[in-house]
Amino acid sequence: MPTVTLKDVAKVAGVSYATVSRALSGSPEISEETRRRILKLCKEMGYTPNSVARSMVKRHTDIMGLIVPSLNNPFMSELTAHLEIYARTRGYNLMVCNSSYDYDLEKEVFSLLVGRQVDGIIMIPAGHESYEPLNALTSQVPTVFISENMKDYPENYVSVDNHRGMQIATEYLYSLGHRSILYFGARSDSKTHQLRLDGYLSTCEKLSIEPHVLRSSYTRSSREVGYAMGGEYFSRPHQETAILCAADMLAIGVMQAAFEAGVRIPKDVSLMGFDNISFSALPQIDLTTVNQPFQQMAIAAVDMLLERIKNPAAAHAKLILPPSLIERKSCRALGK
Amino acid sequence: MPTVTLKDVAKVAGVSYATVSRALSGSPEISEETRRRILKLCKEMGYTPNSVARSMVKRHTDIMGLIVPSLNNPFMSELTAHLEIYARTRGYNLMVCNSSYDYDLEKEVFSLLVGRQVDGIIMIPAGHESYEPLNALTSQVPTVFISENMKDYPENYVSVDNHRGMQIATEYLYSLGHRSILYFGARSDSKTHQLRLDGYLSTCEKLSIEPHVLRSSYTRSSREVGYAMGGEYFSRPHQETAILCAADMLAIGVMQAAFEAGVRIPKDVSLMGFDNISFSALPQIDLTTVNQPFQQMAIAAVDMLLERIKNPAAAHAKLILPPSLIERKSCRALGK
DNA sequence: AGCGTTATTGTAAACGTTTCCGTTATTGTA
DNA sequence: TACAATAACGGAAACGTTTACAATAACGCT
Repeated sequence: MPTVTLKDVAKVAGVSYATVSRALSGSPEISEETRRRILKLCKEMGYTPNSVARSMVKRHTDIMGLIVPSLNNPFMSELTAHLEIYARTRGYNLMVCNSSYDYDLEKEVFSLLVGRQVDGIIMIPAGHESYEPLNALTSQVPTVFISENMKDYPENYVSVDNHRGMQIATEYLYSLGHRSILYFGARSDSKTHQLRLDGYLSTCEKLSIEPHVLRSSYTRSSREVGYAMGGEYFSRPHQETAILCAADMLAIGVMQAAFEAGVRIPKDVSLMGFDNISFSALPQIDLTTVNQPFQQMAIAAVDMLLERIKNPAAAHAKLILPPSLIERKSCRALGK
Repeated sequence: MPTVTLKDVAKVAGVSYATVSRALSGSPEISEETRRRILKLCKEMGYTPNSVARSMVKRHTDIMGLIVPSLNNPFMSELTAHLEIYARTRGYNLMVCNSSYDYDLEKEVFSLLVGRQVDGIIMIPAGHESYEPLNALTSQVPTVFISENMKDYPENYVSVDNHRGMQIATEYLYSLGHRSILYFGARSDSKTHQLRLDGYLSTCEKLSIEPHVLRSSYTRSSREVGYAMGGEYFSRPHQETAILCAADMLAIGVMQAAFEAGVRIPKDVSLMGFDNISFSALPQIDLTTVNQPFQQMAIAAVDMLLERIKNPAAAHAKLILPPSLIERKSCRALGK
């Protein structure tokens, strides 16, 4: 309760508090003897340096803000876990804010974080119409996005190659003999989902197959949305042989709907996801999908942010990581 | 970049900075006219209050620390999501730290957080042998645990009634006709798991059935651990008709092992979990389990912490929430 | 007219550090 | 022996707020 300050230990040590500060900070301009004496005294008195006072004068907090649309989605929480762990090894703590897929909330917590003087912000955008208003915000503090470039302005970001990922997925399905592939996606004004859709569309064209697209009116790729979309789809006549989902969670929801509708996967229809969340590896799910290198993305994002903090004037950076196919049991080759 | 401070706006407004501060804080001792004028000026100049400077003088940060063993476990991440969202409505931000189930790391990040001057800490303990060393720590800052009481000392906590939960589970299995029930648990020096095990054990005694317990050497209740335990169990002769797991993630791992070993659930063996994470509701998993009221626990924890922050001297509080049975398809009634 | 209130504003200290600069004592060098 | 250089430390300002206190002005009252 009665917190002991640097002043307190200076007083009992009989030195100025500049000296104590020097002892703690490992400054060379202090004798080894007094340093040892003071350090010992600090332990004894239970002194803990006050980071906020230090931040005040050093003009940085060693805190990164993280804005994430949801933590219930394993894609987000796995990413968050890696982000936090790696950031801490670099001496930073994470202040985590949930935007709940709400655009206004995204802006609100962004401002809140800059008020808190975070040194930088990592943002996983929920994916809304336009991000110009954020523009004014991102000029206030180094920011890196985990997501591909928003349409409105340049920025720092790291992402998988979403376009390429969906190309891989579509080609894989094609190679299995599928010619009628349904694409299930979230609302496309999210850049990420725009690119995924585009990857599908352009590959369809290249392969000369007709694209079929079903888009949710929601921007979130949750199990619930997939379940609802799947339920509706299966309840009506349909003849696609494969469903390609924009996210694993969507696919898992579809799988659930398929199960309830009595359609068997992959016997009646093949199913693919995108993300490769850990649950997709469960034998009961066993979802063929496209892998996002979570840890690599997390490390790259904080490294990139660190770089921007050091040098805010530098040019915008981007890093696009390669996706890879994870072949499991939710797709089957079409017999001839 | 060149951040505008309160002093700056005071200068252009031609008033003292005390006046600006009063305008911002909604103090009554200022004229409506100057307040409006100053507020407008703040917008124009893009002034953002510096929370760390404010924290310096007000001697609180409006930040809560959260220490969580893992974010990959949906139990943790769902809880974290609720915690963060609710805390923010109460004006607090969350600084999240992953302890990675490491006892030393738990202590380390705890100290780190008090150095950061968080107003309080919410901790989900990983569950280790003894928590006396933490005792010295928790005296430094209001702390509430999400978990039942550690063995060593009094504290604030909120939890489900773990003992009762396992009693419910065991009785349910018994009511289905099971007389040989295997308990799969994590290392029992976690109080939570001790209580769960105890709930099972005491109910067995009450029902006069013989308890069978298999404990992992790991303290974490992950899918991997469940998978390993299950794999080993199924590879050897076994005759229990039901498996009761200390956590859903464990059960899901066991389910995976069962699948690979060719044992069918619930036909060959019934399976129960504990937690009711959202994934357990998937039709492919459909795990009968014991529910923990996540949101209620989260709200209670931050409310309790708020209470302790207001009144640190008050007696320790505890809140034990009732668990409930979630009946799904992973258990079957034994025919006669 | 004089005086006590009240409303509004300014002054300055304080929060706990870091760091620049100055001071003293000690050492080395000529 | 004298002087410069260095090592070790103290003093004080600064970071951006809040707030106790003082000051001023305006007003109402007798």
